[in-house]
Amino acid sequence: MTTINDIAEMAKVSRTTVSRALNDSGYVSEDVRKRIMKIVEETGYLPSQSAKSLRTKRSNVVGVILPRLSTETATRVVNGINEVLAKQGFQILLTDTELDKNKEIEYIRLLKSRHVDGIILLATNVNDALTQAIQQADLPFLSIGQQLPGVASLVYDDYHASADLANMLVHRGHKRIGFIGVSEEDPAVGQLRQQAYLDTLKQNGLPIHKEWIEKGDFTIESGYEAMKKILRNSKDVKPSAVFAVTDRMAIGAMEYLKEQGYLIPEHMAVAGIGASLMSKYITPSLTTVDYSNKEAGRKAAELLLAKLNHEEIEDKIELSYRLIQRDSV
Amino acid sequence: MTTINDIAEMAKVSRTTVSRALNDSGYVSEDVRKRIMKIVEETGYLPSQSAKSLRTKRSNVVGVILPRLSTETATRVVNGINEVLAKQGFQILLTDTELDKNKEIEYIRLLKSRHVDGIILLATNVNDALTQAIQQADLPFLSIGQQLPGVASLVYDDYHASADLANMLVHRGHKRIGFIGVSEEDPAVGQLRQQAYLDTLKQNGLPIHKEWIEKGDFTIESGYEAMKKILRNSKDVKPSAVFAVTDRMAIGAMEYLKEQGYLIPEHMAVAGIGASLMSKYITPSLTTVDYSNKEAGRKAAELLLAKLNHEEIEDKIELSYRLIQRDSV
DNA sequence: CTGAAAGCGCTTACAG
DNA sequence: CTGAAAGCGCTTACAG
Repeated sequence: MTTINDIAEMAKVSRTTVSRALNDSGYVSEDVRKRIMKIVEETGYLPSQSAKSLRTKRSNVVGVILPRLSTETATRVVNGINEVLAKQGFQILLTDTELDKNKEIEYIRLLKSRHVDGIILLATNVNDALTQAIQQADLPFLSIGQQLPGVASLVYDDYHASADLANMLVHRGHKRIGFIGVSEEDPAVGQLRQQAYLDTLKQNGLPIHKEWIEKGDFTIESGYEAMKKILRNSKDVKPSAVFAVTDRMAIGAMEYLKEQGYLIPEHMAVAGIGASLMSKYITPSLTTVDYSNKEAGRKAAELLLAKLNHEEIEDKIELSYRLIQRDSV
Repeated sequence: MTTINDIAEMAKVSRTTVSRALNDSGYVSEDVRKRIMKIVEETGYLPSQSAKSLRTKRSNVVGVILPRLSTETATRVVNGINEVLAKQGFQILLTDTELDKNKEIEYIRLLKSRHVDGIILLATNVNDALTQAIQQADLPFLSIGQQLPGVASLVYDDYHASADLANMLVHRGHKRIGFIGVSEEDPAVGQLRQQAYLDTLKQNGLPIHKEWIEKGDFTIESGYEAMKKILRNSKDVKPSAVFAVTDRMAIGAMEYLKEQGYLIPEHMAVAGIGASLMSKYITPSLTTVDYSNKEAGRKAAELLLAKLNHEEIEDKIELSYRLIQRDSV
């Protein structure tokens, strides 16, 4: 490996000067600069980032903590993050918690030891151990998807998105609306979206039947099972519409309904949230909510960059959403 | 930040000893070890990876270069890579070329300057500049999906997978088989899969019509357009089956066929490659080939780790595949 | 405009 | 079993 010393020797200057030329810091005469740059070019010299990082305490690397790499949502967000960051010369150090809360905390520490300049966390839960770990890390930090106390958070408007969806079903004349949610450990998806559903039904004077409410775990299969349970448990009065808090679960529900010979939306309307690629191509196409995840990723990266530049940013930034009406309702 | 010196001071030993205790290298008396570990625990000390990396020339980071972050294939592969690497204490530094060949090379250099221990590239093309850049980097390197000359490559069996698919269509009685491919700049997807299609038709004495062959760019939309062209250009004798080299393009083709009132598979059979999630849930479900991308990612990580341990590995490792017959044929 | 020197936080021969 | 010293490749006051 060629080092800055090699370059200095070849250019017959001190390494101080080479460093200045390379970083455009301080004065370097035009002559010398050209001489240095030529040699850099020829040798293909690349400064050691470890040495730089050790010295400057900056790495131009941002840590990203994901709950799962294999979901469309996560991929889109990372895509947006990367788009903005790469342009600024930052790279992403990627970690995947596989939905393990301990790993969330472990990775925060690990990323810190790797001298990342900041961390973006796609959060799925909120707990004290987590917020504490974030405080301790004492690093520019951004949470996406969950509002973490005392942490800059970029959140989706889960409550209103869900309420809009429920209201839309009501306006379409549905009076019996089922619900497929997820664990309330997830404040955004599990609590807010469910609360909005309950509130909307209440506000419209519609009945809330426990038998019409089931929980899944984000997977297609769990949506399938939830739908099965709802149909089984609600013998006489079945819902005429069911609303799942994620597209995947909605698609699972549709699968079961199709198997049972239900026509969608005639016998049962179905809606989801997430605007997955699949939602568009499945038959019938799925009514859903677009959260613009990629844009969220971009925004997150921009906010983090702002923080790195010591700009003040708000603690809670809310994103907008868009209802997509299709054939499943 | 606490450093190794702080720990040494607190434990009243030299930093040499702390280092030994931390890395289990050399002798440290049980007493001293415990004393050190206790302090490490209490302070939450984490060694600086930059300093370590500068000193040891190892970073425990592996660079991954992707053509696109937002495809299922890439995501699955990264998932598999991460699964294996994370267990060994490695992190992934992620880069996305956005299908730009120059970036491929740029990122190889960049990753090297960041002292990654090795690089895994999901290649989409093969050219001299690329293989040269890899040689110059002089780093443990692994290519997935394309065979790069002189570079350890983990490849899918594109030829036989494609031939099997074509043969299957022939056995089902199809005599007029159309094809939606991609640019031949991509040796694996663009050349091998097409060659297998052509060879299979020839071997079975079936006609090859130029009008039945179109190219897309991996997107659903391009599959849609390709199907449209095939139908337009082949006025009298239309194919009875069409085979796309990716699921996305197959799904695009199905979209167009459905719009035009074609029944699938009665009027036109459709097949793809990739075993995307969507292929299972679209109507009719899509016949496709499963390349086990996640397993490929795992395997790639294992091979790279082997290389890092100076084990010899073969230059070309071929993966197997599995035909999934469903309702679209 | 340029350079000598110190130091970032580690590890590793070497000596004892 | 333990420590002093050198050095990894940079940047940055400081001095000139």
